[in-house]
Amino acid sequence: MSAPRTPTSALGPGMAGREVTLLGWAHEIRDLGGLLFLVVRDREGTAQVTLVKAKAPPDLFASARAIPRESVLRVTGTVKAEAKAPRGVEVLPTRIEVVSPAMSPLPMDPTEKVPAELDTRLNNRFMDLRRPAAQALFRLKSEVADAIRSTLRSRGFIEIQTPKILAAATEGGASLFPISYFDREAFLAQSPQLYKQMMMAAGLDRVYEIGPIFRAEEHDTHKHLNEVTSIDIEASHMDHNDVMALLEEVVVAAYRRVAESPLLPPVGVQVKVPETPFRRIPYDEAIRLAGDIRWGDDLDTRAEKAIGEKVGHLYFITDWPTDIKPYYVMPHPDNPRLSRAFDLMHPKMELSSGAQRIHDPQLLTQRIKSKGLAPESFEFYLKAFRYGMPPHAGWGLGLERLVMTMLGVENIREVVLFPRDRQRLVP
RNA sequence: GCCCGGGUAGUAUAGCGGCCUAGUAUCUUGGCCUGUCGAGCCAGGGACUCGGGUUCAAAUCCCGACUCGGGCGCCA
Repeated sequence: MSAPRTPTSALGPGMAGREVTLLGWAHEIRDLGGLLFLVVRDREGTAQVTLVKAKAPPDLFASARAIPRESVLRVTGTVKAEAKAPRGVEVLPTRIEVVSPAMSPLPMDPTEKVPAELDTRLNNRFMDLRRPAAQALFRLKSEVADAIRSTLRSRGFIEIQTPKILAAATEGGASLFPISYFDREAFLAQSPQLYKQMMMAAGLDRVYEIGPIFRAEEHDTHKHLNEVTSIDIEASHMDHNDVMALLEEVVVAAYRRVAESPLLPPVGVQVKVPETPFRRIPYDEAIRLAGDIRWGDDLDTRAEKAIGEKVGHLYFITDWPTDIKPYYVMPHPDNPRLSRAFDLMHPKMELSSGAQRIHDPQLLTQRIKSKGLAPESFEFYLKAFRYGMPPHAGWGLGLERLVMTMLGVENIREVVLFPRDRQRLVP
């Protein structure tokens, strides 16, 4: 393990004469009889290892011929500048060690000569991710998360971790997964909502969390999963407009990072950084654009698509009817039927929703009751509002939806390593 | 959960009552081949999701189960 290692990306004609050690997989073996090409693949790319029968040691040539595809190899050899080789270099090996052989047949073909279906790929995810195009999605997802973290930290946000095991529902709405918690029943968190709000009472002022959320809905679509990653923020002394501006900043930072990334070419898409400010469309106008939505109803898939086609880029829907949003959203003081809640929409789907929150405990209790929920079960939460709760606002942004829409990926499963849906629990 | 359409070698597909001893590509095994980069050529290997039914005859038609995909619902 201590031997110096040369990533394939480091090879170039300028390295001619140097001895290198490549660690990677046997991507392809092309045997031309008197000449054999072994393509070694690592995370950064591929390199050609060339054996000439007349010149190489006979046992080395024979053993190279027999290497099963996708075996892990350690290849030591000399770099040679060669115009006929890919990227102008090849490695003439002195030693080829099969560190870990691959069985045959392979469950799928990482070289994509015969592309596998998504289902097959997910069943063999470890091998699917050997494909540069698949791996790039996750490396870009990492870039997106990092860009968002950097932006939030630069704005004074503190990263927190809230519990994922809860005693009861936090929001109502989406259904929860019950779990066994010693001798009691508990639930997996559908959102960090209540806890991030409590951190406003705690004086952390600005917090964010990037973590899993669990929804027990029996949905079965290209944009829903039962476990996804939520980017949640909450900020004291901000209103809905402040956090919408922050959301724009965060989303643009993510787009910019991806658009400039060298990891983008393997995905094969163009990414255009959206212009700010995003269009604000009040709910009343949105339902007119959608055509057939009654006032007070949520937007269905058809409505989202219809509006998305007309707008064509990222946009906000603002001023939602208070009754179709969660109990914690702040009603407009002058017109309480409408709220300071907003959704961030991509033309293809919703990405984020947020709001200024209610910080008055009386009003909050009343709203909980009017949703048919019992304030007693929210006592731990309401208590935080009675001893000095700053006004605050926040949002939750779906990481996978942001990444999939940005990269033009049609199925959310593509951007989750091991997706959890109605059917899939393994691997 | 509802509607529609599928399940054929490891992978991806053709065939849609008898011409199927199930075709093709890739893969794999063996052979030939000194510049491949989707290497090429020759020979071999490997499959009809499961359970019922219809029929002289089922990969093919019908029913059910499981499962995949598309649309919708629920939801973020």
